[in-house]
Amino acid sequence: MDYLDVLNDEQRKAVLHEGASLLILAGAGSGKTRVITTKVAWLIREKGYDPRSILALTFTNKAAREMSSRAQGIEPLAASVLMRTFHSFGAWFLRRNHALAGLPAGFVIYDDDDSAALLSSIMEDAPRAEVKEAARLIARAKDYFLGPEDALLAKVDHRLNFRKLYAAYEERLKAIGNVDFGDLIKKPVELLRNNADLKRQMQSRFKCILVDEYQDSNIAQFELLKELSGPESYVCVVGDDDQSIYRFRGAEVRNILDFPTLFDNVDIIRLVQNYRSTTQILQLAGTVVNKNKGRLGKELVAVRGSGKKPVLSYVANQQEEAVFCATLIKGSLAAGAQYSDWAILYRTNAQSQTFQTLFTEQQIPYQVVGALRFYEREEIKDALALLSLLANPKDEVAFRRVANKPTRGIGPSAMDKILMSETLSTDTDIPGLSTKAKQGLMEFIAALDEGKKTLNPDKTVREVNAYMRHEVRGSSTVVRGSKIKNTVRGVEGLSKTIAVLVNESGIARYHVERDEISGQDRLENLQELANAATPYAANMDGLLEFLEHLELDREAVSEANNKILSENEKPDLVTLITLHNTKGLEFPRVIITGLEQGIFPREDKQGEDMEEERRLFYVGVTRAMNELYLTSCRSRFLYGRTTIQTASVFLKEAGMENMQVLGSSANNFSHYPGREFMSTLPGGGVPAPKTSSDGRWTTGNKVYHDEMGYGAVVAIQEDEQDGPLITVQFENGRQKTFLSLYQSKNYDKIGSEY
DNA sequence: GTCGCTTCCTTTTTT
DNA sequence: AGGAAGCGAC
Repeated sequence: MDYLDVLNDEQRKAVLHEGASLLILAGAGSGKTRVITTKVAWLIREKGYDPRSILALTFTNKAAREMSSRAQGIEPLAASVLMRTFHSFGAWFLRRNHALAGLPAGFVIYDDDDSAALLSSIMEDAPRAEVKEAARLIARAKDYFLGPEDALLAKVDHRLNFRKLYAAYEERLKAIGNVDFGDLIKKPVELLRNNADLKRQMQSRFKCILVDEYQDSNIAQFELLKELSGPESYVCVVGDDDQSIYRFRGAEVRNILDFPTLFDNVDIIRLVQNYRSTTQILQLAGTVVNKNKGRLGKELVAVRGSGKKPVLSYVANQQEEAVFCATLIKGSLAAGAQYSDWAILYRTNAQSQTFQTLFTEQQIPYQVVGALRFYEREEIKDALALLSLLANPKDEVAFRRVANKPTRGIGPSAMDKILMSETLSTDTDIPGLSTKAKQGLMEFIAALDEGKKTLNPDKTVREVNAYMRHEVRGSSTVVRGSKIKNTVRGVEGLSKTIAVLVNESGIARYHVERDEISGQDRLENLQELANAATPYAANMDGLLEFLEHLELDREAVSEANNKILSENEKPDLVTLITLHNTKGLEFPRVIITGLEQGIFPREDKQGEDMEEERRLFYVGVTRAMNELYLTSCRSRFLYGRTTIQTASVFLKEAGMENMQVLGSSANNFSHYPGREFMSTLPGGGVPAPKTSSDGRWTTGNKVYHDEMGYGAVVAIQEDEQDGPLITVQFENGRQKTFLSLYQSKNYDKIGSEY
């Protein structure tokens, strides 16, 4: 029983809890994963649960893998526990019950881009922004478990048109026979509701259901949990309302707040002892999140010592910000720290660029988590579209994408005509199709057929795929890049299929020829994709498994290849990561960058959204074990121009007493009413007033603008061509830069926008 | 139907 | 700054 000895009282209580339902409110760093994994082990070992009767749901693949490996570390039998993300579970479920769900066996999962592509073919010539917005709303509707007919759909969008559009989209998707992300949750719920047998079968299989990060579940996921759990089930959810950061994609905090009333006989256990961070870091985190109104309210108890005071550094711009980070990191090495002790956190992926450039220059090894847009690259999506067409020939999104690439005379009108006809086949006579288009279509179908020939028609079971994956990964059979630089090579398994498809269809050649330099890169990417497919069986099951894996776990490709490169040794790397992606992680030393209004928090955030932004800051801060640094830029190069930045409101909220300040802020704080507050700023206060070269403006001047209302001059820059540029902070929170020329004498008006 | 030039528009965060 | 869509020319 020694594995239970490492737990504190609360944790042990949670592990040993029995009954109907358990809600574990687990603060940051309170050993939540340890509790779940230990509980899984305990259920198997002490309570005699069949591992296959336990289902553990998470929100990220990383979390699922981590959970699985840690549980297996305690109890090897935990390998048979189904530990998956909600979406991956949904895919698993639909794959096994596709017939009941009215889906073809080879259904493919559409990502947001594919959904938008389908939608745009419905919305004819609507601007892309409109299409994307509509796609977003449909996804949101599915998050809330709302169909086109639902009365409550107005909650998502009240326009009558939206209902029609949503219905049309659903119809098309059904005709194609594919599903989107939202369907992976929504369809299983519908299936379970309409099929008592299936429901009974599922409820008797899963005797115990555990959900991690429950605060980020949406309504549809809640419904799924409800359907899966029967009167005999044991349901245990773990979460922290302070770490709810996915409202924007439909997460519903009420799920966790109301859990006790939504499930029967709920016991609540709180884990508040924080083992991760030093007291000073926790204090800063707590000070900020305390400003939120909509929270259960809990105080973390620090177990560790006081530690080092968090440091706030004002820097000139993002270059200096990167230099500051590099200097910190390099300096720490002498003191015995490693690169991997460090994580650099930012609000948006785009911010990682500056760090990457500088770190490469200074030879600081790093890894970028999450932003690897490998999967979103044009050539990769092209190759996957070809594969998708083998799995589901009716996939019109895929067809539109690649049928005329390279051009073979199938233009938009020909494309429509072809898609009007039922199946994708040469012997179908398509009315009104030009000879050229017909010829092109035959070529395209011939290429697909070549790909199909590489697939073994035998139905090989999944175990064989798993076996192959195990065998091949890390072996030397992987091709690194072909010598003849215009084709992709495939060695074994599914890699052959990809090689044949991209070569025969001309996609490989198309990309190579289109651009001499980037063409080679693209070819290498295609090669990498083929390499990643090597472990998968060359049959329909292997193909579906591969597509599903990529669709649901976007980092899969690069990870598979990284594993081969690095073998057993863990590389010593600095981590560059978005704040959202850090959930569940911890690092000895953390730098949260870009603490500026408009960046973090984003300018348009208010009310509930602002509270979420605050929670995101809380999540970031509580990742740090020993040292925490915050950086804020005075100016930033954004949207192709330099913008004067205002320090983040979070810096003020965190409390000056909770941090040590380096450098000084020349910034105004938009959320303060006047200049007087500037002297209260951390770091020293009012910069010396500056006057423009034409003598017309001095920082601090009050101004009035017809549209923007009242404001104050917060910065003056001199431009070689345009003369003085006056940056004004308005009371409405916006900031604008103007030319000096048009002001009137009494400073009541300012002129044309710069 | 295809190619190339111009304009305008963009940036959250993720399964 | 950089990419995508739109427009006009072959």
